[in-house]
Amino acid sequence: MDSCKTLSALPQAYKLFFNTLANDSRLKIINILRNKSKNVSEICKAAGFEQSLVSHNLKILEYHGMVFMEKKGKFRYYTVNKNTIQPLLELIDAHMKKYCCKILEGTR
Amino acid sequence: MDSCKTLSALPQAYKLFFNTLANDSRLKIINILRNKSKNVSEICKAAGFEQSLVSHNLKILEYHGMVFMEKKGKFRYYTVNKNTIQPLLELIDAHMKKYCCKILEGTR
DNA sequence: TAAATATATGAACCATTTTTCATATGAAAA
DNA sequence: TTTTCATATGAAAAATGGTTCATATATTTA
Repeated sequence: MDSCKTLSALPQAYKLFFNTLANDSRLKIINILRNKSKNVSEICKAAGFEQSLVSHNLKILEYHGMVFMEKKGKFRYYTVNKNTIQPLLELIDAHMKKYCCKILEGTR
Repeated sequence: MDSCKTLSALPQAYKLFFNTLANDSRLKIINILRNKSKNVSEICKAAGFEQSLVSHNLKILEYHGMVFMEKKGKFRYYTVNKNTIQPLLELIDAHMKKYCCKILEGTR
């Protein structure tokens, strides 16, 4: 029996999932959206990113089910997927409390 | 107040965390180790990877606290971090049930 | 202590991803 | 119905990361 059917069956999907989060721009966007929905211009301003960069990355996040989009007139509001992203970040917060120092060591 | 102190304070650490998992070789190794500890040669055989590739990737996984290493004579046994990796994969399993098809669509 | 086995590591090459730039689309306002 | 504002997108340039190859280290066995 395989105790890990999903990962072994769908390695590519798992890779894409993690890859989507392995990016400073997208993590910053997720963090900005964590509290409330925002439209593209608001995200640009909050992040200090140019609009094209934000749109490209929102597309990737949406594609992977990590944010949802809703049109309102000429604006597009984005919301984070609270079912996945919220508990995921909490899990990693806990991991970071233990291993963060070691991890950041390698970036110097 | 920042409801997401950890991510906003340590974006680089979070990026590195996800980047560590955004890799086919490392995901395969994690999956192989999910049930029981194995030494490098055993992992090579199970994965069908060459030794150098396995060692490089084990180093990265260990560095980020995702696997632990224990020396036994000339062998080195690696164990997956069950506190983080296990619940993490379960969370993503659930996410995949909903969004997997859409995600994989983009790879064709 | 020489040979064999197990594992680690540095550097180079290759591949993928990100960002930027220019431009297109679409909705609202003038 | 032209202009303006909001957002998306394609392609190219720039940055990043992965795998391989050759070799080093460490432990055991002969």
